Amino acid sequence: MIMKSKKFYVTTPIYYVNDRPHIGHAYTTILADVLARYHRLLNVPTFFLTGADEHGQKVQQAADKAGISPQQHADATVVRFQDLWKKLEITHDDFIRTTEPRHKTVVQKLFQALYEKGEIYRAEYDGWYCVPCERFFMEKDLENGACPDCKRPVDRIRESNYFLRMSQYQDWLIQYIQDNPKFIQPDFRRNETLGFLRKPLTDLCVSRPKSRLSWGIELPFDKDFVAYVWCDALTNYISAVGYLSDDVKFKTWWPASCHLIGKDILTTHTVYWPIMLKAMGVELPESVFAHGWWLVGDSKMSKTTGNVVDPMEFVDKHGVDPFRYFLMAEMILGQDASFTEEAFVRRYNADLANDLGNILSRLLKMIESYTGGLLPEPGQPGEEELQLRAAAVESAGAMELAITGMRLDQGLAAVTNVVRAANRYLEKKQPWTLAKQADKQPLHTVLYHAAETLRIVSGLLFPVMPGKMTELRQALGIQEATPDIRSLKEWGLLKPGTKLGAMQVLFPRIMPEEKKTETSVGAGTPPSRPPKEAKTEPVGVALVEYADFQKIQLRTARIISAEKVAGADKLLKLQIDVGGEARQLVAGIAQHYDAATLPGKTVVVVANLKPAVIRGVESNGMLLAASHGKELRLVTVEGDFSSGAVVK
RNA sequence: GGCGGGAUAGCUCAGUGGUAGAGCAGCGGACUCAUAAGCCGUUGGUCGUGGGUUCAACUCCCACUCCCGCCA
Repeated sequence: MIMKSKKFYVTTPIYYVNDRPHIGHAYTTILADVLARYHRLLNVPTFFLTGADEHGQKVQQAADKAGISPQQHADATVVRFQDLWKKLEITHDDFIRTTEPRHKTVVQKLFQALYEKGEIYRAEYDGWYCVPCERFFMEKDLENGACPDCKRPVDRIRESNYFLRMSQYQDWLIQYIQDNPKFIQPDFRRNETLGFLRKPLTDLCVSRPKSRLSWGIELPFDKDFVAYVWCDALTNYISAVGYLSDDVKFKTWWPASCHLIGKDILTTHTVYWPIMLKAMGVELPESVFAHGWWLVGDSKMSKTTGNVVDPMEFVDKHGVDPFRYFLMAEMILGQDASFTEEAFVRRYNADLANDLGNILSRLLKMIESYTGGLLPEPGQPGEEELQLRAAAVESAGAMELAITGMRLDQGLAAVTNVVRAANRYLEKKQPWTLAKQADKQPLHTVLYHAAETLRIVSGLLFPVMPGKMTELRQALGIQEATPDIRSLKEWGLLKPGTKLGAMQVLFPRIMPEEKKTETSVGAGTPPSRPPKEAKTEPVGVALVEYADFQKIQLRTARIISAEKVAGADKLLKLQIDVGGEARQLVAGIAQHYDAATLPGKTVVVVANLKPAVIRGVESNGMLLAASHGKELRLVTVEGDFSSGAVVK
């Protein structure tokens, strides 16, 4: 629950500038935007921060590869996020980049202060380092002496680093989390953090030697080191609002009302960050809210399987507002949700086209025909009018509650219910019948009440669909540019006599694919209902569309190692490299290939096949092979060719 | 393996000690202002399995199975 305090300061994580924006980034940012817009609607002073994390090895590497400086690389790629936010109607108040002087200065001051206070100390240690993963491992974490993540060999290295004395704050943090149940949300995430804190904390390594990573913020007290990226990144939440630079601004906004994060970065935000703040003597944020992930269908979204939803593309196809609405209405905050175009179309048609868009069409048409496009007088409300009125006004309260309780899905459902109630009201009153009688007041009363209900609905949905709701409000002749909660809790603000807009289709219904082709084929001929059994079964070998073929992602892969799967005659377990990504797959080729001959071969794999467990061994992908009778040959590419290349 | 959460209509989920609900999807109907929309009606569930407490359990307790999350 977000405190109903005097201000609302909401943050998203700062996104790694090297990443390609996907639906996850879009979701967190839209959620923050919606919360920010609702708080503005509630007249709460609001500050909404997002930004980009621009340091780290991957940026450095990408820049080296392109032959430019890391800063140039960051400058060139950060626009992918900035452009997307523009497209998604994001109204952030600030966009912080960790390479900006205003941020770097604060990180350095902060490190200096912690160092002087003795919170940071230098120590030497050694361990196992996996270069591609950029990670250290303890001896016990290694798998057969190799990196547990990517299975590649690790190097023993010995180096110095700086450490933050975290362990001394462990008991304090546990106590704090228990005393402030709203600090970590949802509840089950709080339990996870408390579970994590049951083990003793080790001190946090807060530096990286420049010999290993130079693209970072230099430590003020030791030029051979840069700040660990998380310490650098987390600090954005305070550096952006004036910590150590603008006391007035800082006092205005800090502590943040809500850090919105994905569930994958819970520990950094609920253990490291609070301890950093405590060590600095800064107040903790009021809440850290970890939301779930968007699954694509049933599976986790991943770059390598290629099932990443590109928000830009989706918005181009279906529009920003419906996209925002779907994300907010479909996900129960905190839980995972499934993203599919089918689900989107279903919800879009049901809620937006059939319910909301359609009622606007029918209302505008009737007002146009029956009252010359002028909003009529409300007259005396009867029983049904009073009920509709109550439902509309109450939904404003329900939405307010949903916002403070982080249950946007419920708030939106409450508003949709009002739209349905308005549809039912029209059916019951039948204004098209009332229009035929001499006394027009009953007709006018119905039209006014329906229109006024839509005014409130349009205001309540405005933060989610600013563009479409502006259109709706203009159609209703509403003057104020942005709605205000007071006007949404009050009935009767539309002025009789106002000229309303012409009939319009706010959310065109999306026809299912089959029907779309039916109608286009039938162009010029009178539309007829397609027969129910229109689908023809394919005969023989079915032809596929190119688009279907494209769904299958074929890539070249290099075989790193191969071994027989115990207890299976035909199976080999292969470790392969697909463009730098290590994968394991199981192939039924043991009777045709000797495991020892395979390493080094470049083969072709189906890269986006759903993972499967074969004989208890996980398999991520499938090898292509030609077979004829008992013969079988692997599909390979000619000559020496890079792995990860697209095959088509 | 430890801790936590879950298992309810085809799908997504709500629910409470007293014999199950919503939305979507499906089916039928009347209507016509409307986006083949909307409205009305309706088909679907022995509420994971087995035991126990109780006058009464989907709801409480125990065991089991499966799923998810965090940790190891």
